[in-house]
Parts: sequence; C-alpha cells; structure tokens
Amino acid sequence: MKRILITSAIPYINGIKHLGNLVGSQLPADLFARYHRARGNEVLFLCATDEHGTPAELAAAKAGKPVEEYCADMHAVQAKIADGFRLSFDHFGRSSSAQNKELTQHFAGRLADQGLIAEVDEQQVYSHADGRFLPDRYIEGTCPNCGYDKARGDQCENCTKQLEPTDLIEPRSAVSGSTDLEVRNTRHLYLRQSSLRQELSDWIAQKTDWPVLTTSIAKKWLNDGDGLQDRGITRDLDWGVPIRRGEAPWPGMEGKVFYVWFDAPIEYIASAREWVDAGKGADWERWWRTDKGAADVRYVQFMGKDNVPFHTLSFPATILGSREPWKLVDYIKSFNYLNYDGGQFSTSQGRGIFMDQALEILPPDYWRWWLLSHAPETSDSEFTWDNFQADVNKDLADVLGNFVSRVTKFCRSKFGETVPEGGSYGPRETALIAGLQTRLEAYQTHMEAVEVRKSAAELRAIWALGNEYLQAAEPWAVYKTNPGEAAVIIRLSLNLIALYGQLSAPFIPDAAQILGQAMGQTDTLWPEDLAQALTRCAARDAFTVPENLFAKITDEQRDDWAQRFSGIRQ
RNA sequence: GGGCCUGUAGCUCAGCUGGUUAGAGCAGUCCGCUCAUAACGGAUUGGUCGCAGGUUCAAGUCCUGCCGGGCCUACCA
Repeated sequence: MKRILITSAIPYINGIKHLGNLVGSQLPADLFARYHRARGNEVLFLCATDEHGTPAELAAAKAGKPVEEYCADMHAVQAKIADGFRLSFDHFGRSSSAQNKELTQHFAGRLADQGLIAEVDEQQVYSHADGRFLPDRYIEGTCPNCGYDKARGDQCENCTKQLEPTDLIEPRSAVSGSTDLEVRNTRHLYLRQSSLRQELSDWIAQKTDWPVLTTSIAKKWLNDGDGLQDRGITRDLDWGVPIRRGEAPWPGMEGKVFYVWFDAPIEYIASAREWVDAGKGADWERWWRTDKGAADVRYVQFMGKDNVPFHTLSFPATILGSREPWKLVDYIKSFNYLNYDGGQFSTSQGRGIFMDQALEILPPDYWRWWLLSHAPETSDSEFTWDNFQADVNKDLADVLGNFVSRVTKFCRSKFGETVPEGGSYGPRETALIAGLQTRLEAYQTHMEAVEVRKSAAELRAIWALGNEYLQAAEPWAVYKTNPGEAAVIIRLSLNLIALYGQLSAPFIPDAAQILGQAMGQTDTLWPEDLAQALTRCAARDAFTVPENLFAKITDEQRDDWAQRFSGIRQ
C-alpha cells in the first residue's frame, strides 16, 4: 500500500471561484485522491482557503464586515461549494488558523536562525486616507510612457510598461481615490532565496518527469537575469500572521504581518495539523516529517500555472532553508488556463461560469466529467456551450447512461429485477474481458502518471466496450431461441455496470454510487482481478433500474444558459 | 523587450528518444440493429501536420527565420 499526500493550490478567500480555477487545481487533485483511495492506497488530501492579504481586507470592508468575520463566512461558502462538487478533502483548512500562525512563525524563526532572513529598510507608499500602505498595484495614476490615466503602480495595462509607483503622474489610491499619499520608510524581512539558488537548481534538475510547464517556469526564475532574487515575506498590514521569530518577538517588526505567499503554502502543513485537531486524524507528522514516518510518502501538488513559482521555489526554499526534515514535494502537476467562449474566465470581471452557478444548473458529475476530460494540460483549452452539450450528452447520456438503461430494462422485461442465471461464457465473453483488461491497464497507467485527459478517454473507451459487446451479442435476438445464452450476456452486462461504477467513481462519484447501489454492490475495492470482479453480481441477486442516469442537455437549456452567462456577473 | 508554451482533419485533441500508406472521439455520409435516454454497432468522407528554408537515406517529429495564439516577467493572489 502506497501513501500519497495530495494538496490542491489553496483558493483565495475573496469570492467564489470560477470553473477555470476549479479545473486547474482542486478538481484534478480530487480525481487523483479518489483514484488512489479506490486502489486501496492511504491518501491524505488537503486543501484550505488562503485568507490573508490586502484583497481580503478590502473585500471585507466592501462587505461591511470585520475581516475575520468575512473570511469565516467565505470559508463556509467555499466549503459548501467544494462539497457540492464532491471534492473529497480530508480537511479543508484555513490559512488564518492558529496552527498556521504557529508554523509560519516557526519557519520564519528557523530561517532566521540559518541566516536566511535579511532585514531591509525600504520605501513604500502610504495612503493617509486609507490608513494603510498600498501594494504597488493598488496605486493608480497616469502612465509616464503612454499617458494612460488608469496605469497601476506595477505596470501600465495600456502600454504594458513596467512601472514603479513613484513613476506615476498624479498617483492616487486605487482603494479610495485619495491623492494624499506619502512615501515612507518601512522595514521588511526578505527570504534570502538567492543563497539557496544552487540547492534549488539541483533539486529541480532532478525532476525530469515533471510537466515542462512546471520546470520551465522554475528554471526561468532560477536563471533569468541575476538569477533567483530574494523575496520580501512581510507586509505592513493588520490582517495576517503577526511577525514573530518562532515564539519570540521580532524587534522592529511590530505591527507587521507575513506576506500571504509566505504563509499560504505553509498552510498545507498546518491543514494536516488542523485535520488532527479536528479529530479526523491521529498523526500529522507522519505525513509531513521524514524523520517521523513521512519518508515513504509520495507528495503530489496540483495548481494552475500562475502558482508554479511559489511552489517550485519559494515554498521549497522555506522547507530546505529550515534545515528540518520536512517533506518536499515529489511531483507538481500544473495546468494551463481554461478559457470561456473566446476569452478568459475572469474573477475580477465576473466573466464565465462560477462554481455556485454551475451547481445551480447541473449536477456536479456533468461538470466534473467535462472539465476533467478537457483539462488544459498541454495548452489553454476552451469552454463553449456547444461543445459542453455535445460532449456531455454523448459521453454521459448516450455511451454510459444509455448502456445502463438498455441492459437493466431488457433484463427487467425478460428476467425480472434479479440477475438471470444459466449459460456460460463463450469466446465473445473471453474476448470482452481481454479487451477490458487492456483498457483498464491503460487507464491505470494514465492515472498513475496524472494524465487527466488520457485517463478520461480510456474510461470512455471502457464504457463503449459495453455497447460494442451488446451489439455483437444481441441478447434481444438470442433470447427468442436460447434464453440461457441471453442470461449469461445480461449477467455479464449487469456486472459491467457495477464495474463501471467502480472505475468511474474518481470522475463521476455520484453516478458511480448510483450504479453501485443499483447493482447491489457495496464493495468499493478496485477490480485487481477483472474476471473475478465481473462475477460479483451473481445469479438471483436483486438489482434496480436506475432511471435516466444522466438527462441530456436540451438545445433550449444550452441556449438559455449561454445567454444567461454571456454577460458579466453582478 | 526577454523567457517559456502552443499552432496536426469542420470541432476537441493523440502522435515517446526522426523510420512503412499521419491517428482517436465528436460532427457529416452510408449500412446495420431495435434491448435502450430517436439511443447503440459497423463502415466511411475530411489533413500540402501555420508558412519558408535547412540537416538527413528518411521530418508532423531536429535546426533557422517568419506569422498567429497564450502565459510569465518577481508588491494581486
């Protein structure tokens, strides 16, 4: 039995995520987790909300709530939606947890002890009206290069020129519009990543099996220009993990917090502690400390490409730099973006389909299947309503759903709602099992390699084998002259339905459960021995007919939804 | 500007270290079946593999240039 630690990039607390976010991290992570659980492996699947930072503070202010309350509320909302998509986290934590505060402060202390923290005095823009320091991109003004009047302090969106906030003409706060800004001195902590460059570089160089997307981004940051730069890990904010050097105060850093990107990945570890503290597990160090049982753990991370630098460099720098035996990631699966009808999904612009909306119009399996079978693995992929309707109707309703329907209904009308007895396998049945075996092995290979689309294609092919078999065997014709032969065909077909329930569970857990229950199967063990697995629905066992496993998406629905989601949310 | 990714049948995509007539699913067409969610099965029509050069006995696969799409470029997360 293998032990697999799985984390999904933790979604930011600010608002509900869209389907592009879902397919880039949580959903494939869930697929992988469900698959490995089904194979009998020991899995710990962790996620959380990323709650610190300026956007959370501003969103809370906009909502008229204290930031703690806002985050608690939004965490509950995201947890409910995650449940709606059947994301099977062992724990869905919060980066604002006490556990994460303690761990974050611990890591900072360790890094300081190793000489990897530098204290840097620098200048930041302070807004009197807002009562806060402003991140570069929260400062707006006129671009000195092109004259665009909504240029941000980090870059002008119009001419794409890189800017410093002090470059802007007539700078103002993007929060309040106030021009009462002041450049102030402030002291910050920097993680001296540059001194870990060689170590990180050597580590990345070993990862020859990682997606190119992952390693190329890491190498770019390691080698570009002067190489890996030190990174500020603190901010002048109220909301965040207070700066402490381990358990001790950090003189000069009072009133400041750690930068969200420092504490967010540490939440992966903290989430395991939360999992134990919530009474759901017994030993979190067994997953995270190689000196305490985690040496045999395989750790796989899932994320969108925008998250790669933090997971390949910053977080490993934190882990390595601590000089403590924390578990480093073994495999990073990164995804490109999903586009929506010719443009990007956009949270800030409210464009596309958001997770809550998706669940309002269709059950989770529809989305899970389509999104996973079109996961943007090699390049950005695109959602269109036409494709979504055509693919879902064909794959789920016609290939799988209709197979279940034709088998169970034929049996009900000819033999009743019990598995028919009599007959024995012939060459056709042997060939079917051999074909299934080949497909199953390919499915497993792709799943092990975290090849999401190929896994989906293989699963679909496994479903299609059922229809091919039925067509060749023709139980409806055979029944007229030889009911016993029809019985064995149907018995095997009913077993196929049960098998499909098991094999499909990582992709479409709800439908899989319905299939298992309809066939009277409670055993969820993986069919290691296929021939034997196909005898589990035994003669005279009762079954039920699942009605319309997947209803088709009508043209009216498609047009209605395309219309409804064509604009901008709120 | 720099770096990386990407461009293969109408659509969505496979094509590993270069090697026989470039593949799959969907859509289209034809045939079959009638148990089933007008579903299923079989066959089949579609491609000068973005463009132009080059290396090679041989290139979708390697090299160069160009064109198109995307991402990143370190204070949004």
